[in-house]
Amino acid sequence: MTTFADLGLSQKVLSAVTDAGYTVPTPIQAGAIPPALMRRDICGIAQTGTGKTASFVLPMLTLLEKGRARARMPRTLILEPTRELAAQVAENFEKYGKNHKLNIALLIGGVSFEEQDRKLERGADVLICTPGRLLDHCERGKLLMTGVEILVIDEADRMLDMGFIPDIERIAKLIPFTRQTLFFSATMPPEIQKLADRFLQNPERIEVAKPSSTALTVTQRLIASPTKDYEKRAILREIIREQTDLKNAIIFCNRKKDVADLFRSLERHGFSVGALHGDMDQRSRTNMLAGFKDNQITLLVASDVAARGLDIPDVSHVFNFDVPIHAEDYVHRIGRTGRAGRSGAAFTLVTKSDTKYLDAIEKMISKKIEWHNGDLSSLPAPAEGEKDERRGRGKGRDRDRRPAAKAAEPSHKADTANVQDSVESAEEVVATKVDSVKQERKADNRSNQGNRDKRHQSPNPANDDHRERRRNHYRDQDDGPTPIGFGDDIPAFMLIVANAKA
DNA sequence: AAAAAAC
Repeated sequence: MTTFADLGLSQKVLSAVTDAGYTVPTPIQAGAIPPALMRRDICGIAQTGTGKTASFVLPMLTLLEKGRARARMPRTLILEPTRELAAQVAENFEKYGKNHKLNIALLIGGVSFEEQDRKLERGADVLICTPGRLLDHCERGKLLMTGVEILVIDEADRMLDMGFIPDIERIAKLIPFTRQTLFFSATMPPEIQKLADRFLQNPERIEVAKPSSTALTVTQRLIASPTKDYEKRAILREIIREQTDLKNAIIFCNRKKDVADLFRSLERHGFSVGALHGDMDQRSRTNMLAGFKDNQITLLVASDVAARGLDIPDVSHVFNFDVPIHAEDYVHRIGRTGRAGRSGAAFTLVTKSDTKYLDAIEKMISKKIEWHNGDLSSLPAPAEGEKDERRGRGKGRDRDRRPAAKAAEPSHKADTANVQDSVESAEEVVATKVDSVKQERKADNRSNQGNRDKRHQSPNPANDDHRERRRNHYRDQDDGPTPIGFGDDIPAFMLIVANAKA
């Protein structure tokens, strides 16, 4: 059997790997490390969770032992699609490079230039970057790329999705032709292959079997849900409370606004919860992720920024508050649980308008996902004046169903469940009242002292960026009329006005 | 119907 000791890595690297508790390399590591050490180009087709990161970090550390960095002339460069992934790769360098004295610089947006500049000035052995910030540094003349020996392009297919390829091309043009290039992608459609052909010279191609598209250790269930957000939130809370073995969970929403709304709602209901999406200031993003990783936060509400690549071991549950629009995102999302052979559970809220996307998902994973508590036909029919009425005109089907479902409603969950329901709503009223006091205080604090740090720590997605805040402000006001109450989301300002009047 | 990434 191949061990790390057989791959040609240096002693320093080997001892760090041993200290981290690893002896046997994963297939991508066994395949990529030897040719990488021989300065070959690599075309690695591997998904996250296959040990891909170490497959370039370890040989790079070994190769970097010869030579020294000069000011403003980095020796190696790694490109990542998101800030969190970049930070994660940096952590890997710290971990496996603990016996080295290398300068690692993390160049990502959303944080100040100062420290990054200092590190560049000192001479960086490894630059780990998101494309925008790297180009920014280049344009400011802080960076000479002529000394780069190794270029890593990670998550190439995702870079393509995100429209980063022109940036990548610009960056690659700045780096000498003689460089070594390590190229990784989860998939290799023709478009990515063409890209690889442009960037690579006679590459060693390593393809590892993609982990069976959805791990067998993940129990997947669908939850039939009404379409309104507050109804979905109520159902989600129910499902969360139902779980007896929930250690921690990521809750995915399709939109950033919904991440923010759901986060506030869960917080109000007393859950230990954090939020993560791309419009939050970087400090909150970092804090949230760290808090979740070391179990200070149980639930993390997130956009698809967290769907791929993030290494959070041991997530017990994934909840999809929304059915993802692209089927492959479903696979990535639920791949956050059931890792390393552990068991996991994935619940997806499905509304009537999601069936199209659900079909696509089931087709992609080539199996039907079981319903947890009855499928969509078990939902109570929408109340009078709902949009379905308009659509159902002339068909007669809706008209037939509504009275029946209505008649059934009082007896629906006639026994204990009914009692629980009223307890639940009473709880909510109390929670909302208590919260209104808290909200008021918070609002007071804010207007009185405008405490900057507080805002930073606030998980509220509002940014440092004033324009962004203003946009959010108007966006919130544009939400449209909500004729019958606010559900469980009474805006703080309403409560303040109400109290002032009283 | 989205999200991500520079200021």
